[in-house]
Amino acid sequence: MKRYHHGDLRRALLDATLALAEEHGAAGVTLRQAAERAGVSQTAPYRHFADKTAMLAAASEEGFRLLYARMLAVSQGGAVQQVAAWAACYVEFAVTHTAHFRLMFGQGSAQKSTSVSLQAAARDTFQLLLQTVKKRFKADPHRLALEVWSLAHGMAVLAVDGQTRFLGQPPAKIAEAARVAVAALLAGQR
Amino acid sequence: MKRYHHGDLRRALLDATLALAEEHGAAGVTLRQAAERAGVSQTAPYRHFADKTAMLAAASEEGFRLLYARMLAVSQGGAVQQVAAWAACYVEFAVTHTAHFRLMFGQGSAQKSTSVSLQAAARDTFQLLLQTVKKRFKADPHRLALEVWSLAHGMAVLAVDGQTRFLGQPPAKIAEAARVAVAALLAGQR
DNA sequence: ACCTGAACACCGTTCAAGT
DNA sequence: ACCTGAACACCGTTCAAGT
Repeated sequence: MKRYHHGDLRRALLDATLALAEEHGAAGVTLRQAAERAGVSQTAPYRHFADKTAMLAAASEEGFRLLYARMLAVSQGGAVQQVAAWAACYVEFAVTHTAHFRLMFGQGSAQKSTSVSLQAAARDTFQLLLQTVKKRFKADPHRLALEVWSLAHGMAVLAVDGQTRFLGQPPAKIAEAARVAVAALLAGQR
Repeated sequence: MKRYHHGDLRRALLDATLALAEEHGAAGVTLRQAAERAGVSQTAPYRHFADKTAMLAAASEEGFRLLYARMLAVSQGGAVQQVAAWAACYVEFAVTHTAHFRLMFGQGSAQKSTSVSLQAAARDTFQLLLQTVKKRFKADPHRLALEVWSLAHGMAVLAVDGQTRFLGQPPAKIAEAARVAVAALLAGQR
C-alpha cells in the first residue's frame, strides 16, 4: 500500500487521467477510475482538485506547458521558417502526445470554467506565434496568425482522429505536411 | 399527450438532441433528457435507435447532408473560387449550425462505431472538395485537399469555441476570413 | 492534513410487461 | 408495433467520520 502524502497523489491522478484519455478518449476519463488507478478511494481526489473539471484542466495546462517548451526549442531561423516550425511543432505534439492534446482541445476547454493558469498557458502558446508574425509580416498580424493557427489546429485534429490516413498522409509525415502548407499560406500573402 | 407513432418520435428525439447540444454541448446530450423532452419514457428511444451513439450518429448524418446541400448550392465559378467557397461554406455552417457541427465533430465521430451511412455522408462532403481540386490543380490533389480541409476545419473549430473573437474576428466575418485564407493558400502553391 | 464509506441524484442499458 | 417501469452497474459530488 503506497502512501500519497507530500503531493504524490496529485501526480498519480494526472498520470491516470492521461492513461485513461489515451485508452478511451477525453470523454472516457472518470474521476472514480483515476482514483482507483492511483490506489485510492473515490473521494480522495477532492483533496487535490476542486472537481473533475479542475483535474482535467490541470492535465490540459501541463500539455500547454510541454507544447510551449517544444515550440521555444524549434524557434530558430527566419520569420517564415519560425512560423512554419511553430505549426509543425503543433501538429507533431498532437500526434505524439495525443492524450494531452485531446484533453487540451476536447470539449472541456472553452465551455467549462477553465482555470486562470490554464488560460495563461494557452495564451502563451499562441502569443509565441503572434509575436513572430508581428516581427516580419505587416498586413494584419492577427488575421495571419489566426490563419496559421487554424491550419495547424485543423490538421492536428484531423490527424488525431485518423482522418488523414485515407488521404495518403501517414501520421509520421503529417508534421512535415503542416510545415509545407504553412509555407504556401505565407507565400500566398501579398 | 402527443402520440409519436408513424416515426414522429424519431424526429422529436433528433430535435431534442440538437437542442441539448446547443445548450450544453455535445457531451451534455443525454438519452434520458432527450426522451423527456419528447414527452416519452426513458427507454422509448431504444425503439428507434440501437443506443445513444446511434442517436448522435443520426443527428451527425443529418448535419453532413445539410452541409453537403449548401456546398452544392455555392459551387460555382472557377476552380479557385469553388474551393474557397467550399471552405467558406464549411465555416459558415459551423457558426450558424453549431449544434449540428458539434455533434459531427465532437468526440464521437471517429472513435465510436459510426454508421455506414454516416461515413458515406461525411465522405461525400469531402469528395466534393477533392473533385474540384482534381479538376484544376495538378500537384497531388490529396495533399492540397487536406490542406484546405485542415484550414477550414481549424477555423471552424476555433470559431465555434469562441477563440477567434479575441483575435479581432467576429463570428459573422469568420466565413469570409476562411475564403481569403484559402485563396492565399492556393496562390502560394507553385 | 489527508483519506474513507455511505449516501444522493444522475446516467446508459436490459428485460419483463403492458396496449 | 410501440411504449412503460423496475432494475442494474456506473458516474460526480457531498458529508460525516476516521487516523
